[in-house]
Amino acid sequence: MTANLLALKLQSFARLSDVDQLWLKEALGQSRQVAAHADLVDQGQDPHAVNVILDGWACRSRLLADGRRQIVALMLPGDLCDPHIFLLDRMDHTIGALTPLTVAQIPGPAFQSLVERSASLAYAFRREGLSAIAIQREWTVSLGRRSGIERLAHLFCELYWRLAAVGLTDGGSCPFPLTQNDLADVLGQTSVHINRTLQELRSMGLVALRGRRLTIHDQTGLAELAYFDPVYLHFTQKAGQ
Amino acid sequence: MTANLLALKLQSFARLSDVDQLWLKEALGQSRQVAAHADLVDQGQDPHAVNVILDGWACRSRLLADGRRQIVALMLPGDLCDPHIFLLDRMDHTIGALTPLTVAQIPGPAFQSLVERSASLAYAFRREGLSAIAIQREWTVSLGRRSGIERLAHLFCELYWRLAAVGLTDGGSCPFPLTQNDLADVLGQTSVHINRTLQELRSMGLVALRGRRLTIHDQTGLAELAYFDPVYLHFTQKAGQ
DNA sequence: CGGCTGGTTGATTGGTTTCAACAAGCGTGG
DNA sequence: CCACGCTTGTTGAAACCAATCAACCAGCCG
Repeated sequence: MTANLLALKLQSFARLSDVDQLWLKEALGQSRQVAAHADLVDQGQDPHAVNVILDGWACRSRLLADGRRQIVALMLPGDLCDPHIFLLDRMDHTIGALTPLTVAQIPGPAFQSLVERSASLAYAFRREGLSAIAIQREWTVSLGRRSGIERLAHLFCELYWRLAAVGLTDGGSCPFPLTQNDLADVLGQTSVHINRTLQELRSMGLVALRGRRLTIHDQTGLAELAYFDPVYLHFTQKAGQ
Repeated sequence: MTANLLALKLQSFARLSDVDQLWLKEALGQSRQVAAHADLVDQGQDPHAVNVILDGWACRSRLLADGRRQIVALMLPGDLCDPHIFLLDRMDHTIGALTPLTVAQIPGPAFQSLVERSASLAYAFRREGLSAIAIQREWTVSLGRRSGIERLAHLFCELYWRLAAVGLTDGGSCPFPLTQNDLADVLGQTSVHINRTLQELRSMGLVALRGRRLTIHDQTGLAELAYFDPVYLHFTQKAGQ
């Protein structure tokens, strides 16, 4: 089951045949465990391998010289930790585990033959990349033009949709392992202020966040508050049930 | 000369042979003019063509329902308006001309044969894309964690470096056609505040900005203030003078 | 039990927005 | 040619959102 998360995710972008899914499964190598707060990028790794998160949450983050930290991307189960990054001579940011992680790899050659054999897989992978970039753009919009409460609401919407695409939501609620400190580093604020904003969202009856689980009580209300329009995620296909 | 801007830019990413440069020049089709403030994306266009800016500045921007605007990317002479975007079913943002523009196109098939014939061109194009993404990440960092004056200083540094890569700087100064309103939409602030921040940078003796031209008086001072580290641009090759 | 991490609260400070007005530059039409 | 309108830049005062500093509490684990 867990190995199919990637197929599930890619099906948001293109219809995959049974053969596609079989090939995908075969291409996935051994999975490994990464401890929370550990760095995901060990130098010794195959630079052409594609890393896939099977379980847990990771992030891409940048640290300024004086200690300020900004998380620039969140990687959820089913997400790819784009490998192209390794092509760059020097890494300009860190990929770290926010929770304990299960990560699988598709070796470089296996990935190559995958996109050569299947046009729909190639298409899906490309679209996945475009979606990731679009998410990055939308974060820029949030940080630049959305108020504190709108940002938080928007992030909740986005993460809920992304988790829904891989079947990890359950009747309006989803796992949410981020601490308020993590949220602060995602949204460019302090954890103190995240705390107060969160309370406001709660008191408005829009969400609940307890025990590492997020529950959205009023989807449309939250989306309206956040100016959330899921178009940018470019999930065109319905995820298989 | 103008047609070589793209070659110049790509040489920041990979060494290009004379043949590469010749092929590149041949691949470039007719250039067209776009008026300032016009939309760059006309529906009737070849969705597989690669657009290259030969002259002028353009931007990618998102408009929120209530009128707030955020510029999520700036495209300078020599830059590609990534074509993959057109693969997406619905455009989630606008590409607009900030100044009058000269744009050339590489038709889809020509681009395809280009990257097939030359490994260095393929490499350069891929690196260019990675650089664009890294810039997007750095903007996220700026908006999230840099103060107003740091943001402005950082943007100045980035644009100066990017213009230098295509030979458009001249002894510490470069063209700078953005209005304070544009700057506000880039940096997520109001033009009023941009104005005051700008005055502070001026009074610190770091920059001058007059007549659509930016002059940086103290490069290292500006970079230190901004926590600017050009690594993220990934210009590994020196641009051929 | 103590120490740690993560969450909560209050008071104060400060960076930015907002609103409003005005000056300077520029193109256009009367 | 000047007047007019429009865009761009500039300034001031007030209001506001979010950061800062500083406690303190709850839960968890060794």
